[in-house]
Amino acid sequence: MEKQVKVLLAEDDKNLGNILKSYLDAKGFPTVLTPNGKEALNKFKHEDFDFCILDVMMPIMDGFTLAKEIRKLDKKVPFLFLTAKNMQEDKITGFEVGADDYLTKPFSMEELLMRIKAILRRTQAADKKNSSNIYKFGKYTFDYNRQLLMINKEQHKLTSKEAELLRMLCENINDVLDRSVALNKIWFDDSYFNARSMDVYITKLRKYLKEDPNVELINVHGVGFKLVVS
Amino acid sequence: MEKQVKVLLAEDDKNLGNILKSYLDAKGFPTVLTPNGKEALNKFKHEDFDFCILDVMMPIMDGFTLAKEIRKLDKKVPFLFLTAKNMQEDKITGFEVGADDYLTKPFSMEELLMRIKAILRRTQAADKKNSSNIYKFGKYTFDYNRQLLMINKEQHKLTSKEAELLRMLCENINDVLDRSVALNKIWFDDSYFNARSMDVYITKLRKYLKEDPNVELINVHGVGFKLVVS
DNA sequence: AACAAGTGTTAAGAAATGTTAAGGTATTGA
DNA sequence: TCAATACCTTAACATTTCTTAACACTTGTT
Repeated sequence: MEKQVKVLLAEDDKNLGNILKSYLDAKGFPTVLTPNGKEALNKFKHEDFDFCILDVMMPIMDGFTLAKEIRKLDKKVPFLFLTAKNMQEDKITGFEVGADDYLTKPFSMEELLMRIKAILRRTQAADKKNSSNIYKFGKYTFDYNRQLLMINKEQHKLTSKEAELLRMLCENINDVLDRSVALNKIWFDDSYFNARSMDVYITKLRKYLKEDPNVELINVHGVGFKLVVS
Repeated sequence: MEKQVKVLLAEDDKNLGNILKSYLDAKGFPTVLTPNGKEALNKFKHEDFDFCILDVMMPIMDGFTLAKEIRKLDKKVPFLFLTAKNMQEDKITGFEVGADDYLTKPFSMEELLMRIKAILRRTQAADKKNSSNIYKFGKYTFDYNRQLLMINKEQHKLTSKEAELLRMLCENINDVLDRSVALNKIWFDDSYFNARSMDVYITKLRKYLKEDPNVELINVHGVGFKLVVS
């Protein structure tokens, strides 16, 4: 389900570069290695990357300049800089491109991997926040953020619980949503009374959804419910 | 001119904890020491901290779980984890929470201090970029520092409480802002009457925000409010 | 068929929220 | 100093949301 993350690695030290590439490849991050900034920029222009690891000191074009150029092409892609031990901390932090992190040589591969994951978590979480959360099924459009269910330009306001439940059903459209899963997520506890409460909400949702006969909210006895669209 | 940096230190080893606290206090980082995760979380709810140093292995609530809970309350505060030497590298995927760094015991106090400063430089540099404290959403521009809400070149002056609340909502835009979190931060106490007072402010903000139909301030029953922009 | 457990539905009541206005308190300016 | 003002809290009442109870019906089992 997770999107593949492609890494661009700019490192002039062939030995280190190859080691890193092998390691990242093996860890599920397909990596393209380039020996200098100019080539890296060229690669970036012709291929999609989701992450950049840039050595600061490289011939022809250094890592910072490279980052600036890449930033012109892509406003979002994260940067992780590799710096020499003797480099001043302020030179890096003062840098304007928006470095997401940096690592001082020498470093362990595990540390590199962790930092990559940490950055991805941050940036992807930020992406998720801005996702519209709009679901379409049958004649309906459901806006989770605004808690609105729309059909034929008619808008119906949903309550928080209605919206939560409908969203979980939408996430599992045409597939069973487990009772206990929904209860634990929305009610934080799958007790008898909460289960009955959930049933009440199912009834409510069915009422709202009966405008389109192709949409059905059916029960799977002893398991849960599924939102079916035919 | 620099803002005071308050540190929350969660460390169950009383001896180490006290040494660190004295050291950090002396170095200009007023530190609150708590012996376990649960107490730490409690402190965090009732006091403002700018930095968290969390021991990973603690009774009652471990450092990672604690970090997750704190992250729910504060999307930005930096974490530095203290880990035992024998801990598996991959276990430190507590980086999933968005750890900014980690330190393996034993470590020197100087090293701790350097890491703290390094992280602060990064995060404060990032903050500075956004520190104009100007938020834009829908047709609105909200200047927190000047307590001004602007739309179509019209300016509306906000009171301090209005501004505080709107800022917290903006920090969590399209996401729920917990009632209790807002109350503890703005009213310093989440009692019944303060909650009612907050409701009054929500009504006021809604009035100011009704110029743009794409902006909505909706309630999540029993949880809090979210500022939604579509 | 008989039974238990699970579900469908409606309605009543409790809790939370929406809103307006009145009451305090501190601040400001004449 | 006094009054005007702005700000915040508290009160009061309206409305919404959620839970619980009640009873009918369905499903699966023996």
